[in-house]
Amino acid sequence: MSAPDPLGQVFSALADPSRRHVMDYLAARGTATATELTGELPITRQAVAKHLATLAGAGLVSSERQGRETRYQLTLVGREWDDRLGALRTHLERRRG
Amino acid sequence: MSAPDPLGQVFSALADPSRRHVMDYLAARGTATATELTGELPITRQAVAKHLATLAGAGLVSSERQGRETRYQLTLVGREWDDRLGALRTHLERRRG
DNA sequence: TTAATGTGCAACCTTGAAGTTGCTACTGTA
DNA sequence: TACAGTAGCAACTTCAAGGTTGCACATTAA
Repeated sequence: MSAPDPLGQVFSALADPSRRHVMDYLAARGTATATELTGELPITRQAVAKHLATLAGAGLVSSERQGRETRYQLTLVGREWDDRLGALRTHLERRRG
Repeated sequence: MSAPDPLGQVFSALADPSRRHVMDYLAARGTATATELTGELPITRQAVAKHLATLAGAGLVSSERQGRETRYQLTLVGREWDDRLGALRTHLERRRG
C-alpha cells in the first residue's frame, strides 16, 4: 500500500550503477535482451532481469517479445533521462571536484 | 571500499520522499534545524538527522553550528536540484499520468 | 547552579533491495 | 522428435536503509 511516488521510482532506478549501465547500453545499441546484457555486467541473468523490471516499473524501458527472446529498449522518458545523465555526470564532477 | 559514485549518491538521496520534503522546506525557508524539521515529518528527530547526514553526504545540504543549534541549508548543487524537482514532477506526470 | 533545550552517538529492529541457485516452460533448429 | 538456447518463477541469503529507543554532552536561561 505504498504511495505511487513516480519521482521516487525514477530516482531509485537511476541510483544503481548497474541500471545506469543498462540505460547507457540501450541508448547506444537501441535494444538488448537480458542475456545479452548479462555479458556486460558481473551479475547473473536473473539479477539483470530484476534490474530491467525495476527500470520498466519506473517507466524508463519497455519490452517486446520477439520469438524466443525478449528485447528491451528505452522509452521516451528513458531516452530523455539518458540524455541528461552525461551532462549531470560532468556537472557534478565540476561542482564537487 | 565501495567506489565513490557521486551521481548514485545524489539519486539515492533524492529517491526518498522525506528527504525531498526537507529539500523543499530548506528551499522555502532558507535554513532549518533538525528539531524544526521534525515538526514537518512523521518521524523522530534522530531519523531526520540521518536524512540530513545523507543529504550532506550527497553534497546537497551543508550545516553550520550556531550556539546550541545546528542550522542546515541547501548548497549550490542542492539549490540547482531543488529548482529541477518541481519541473521534473510535472514533466513526469505529463508523460505518465 | 540547576533546569530546559538542542545535539550527537550507539545499539537495536524490521524490511526491502540486490544477488544467488534451482527448476520449469517455451521456441527455434538439427 | 530431440536438443540447445532463452526466458520466467520461486525460495533463499546477505546487507544496508530507515526507523526507533536510550543515554550522554553542550548551551542557554532562570
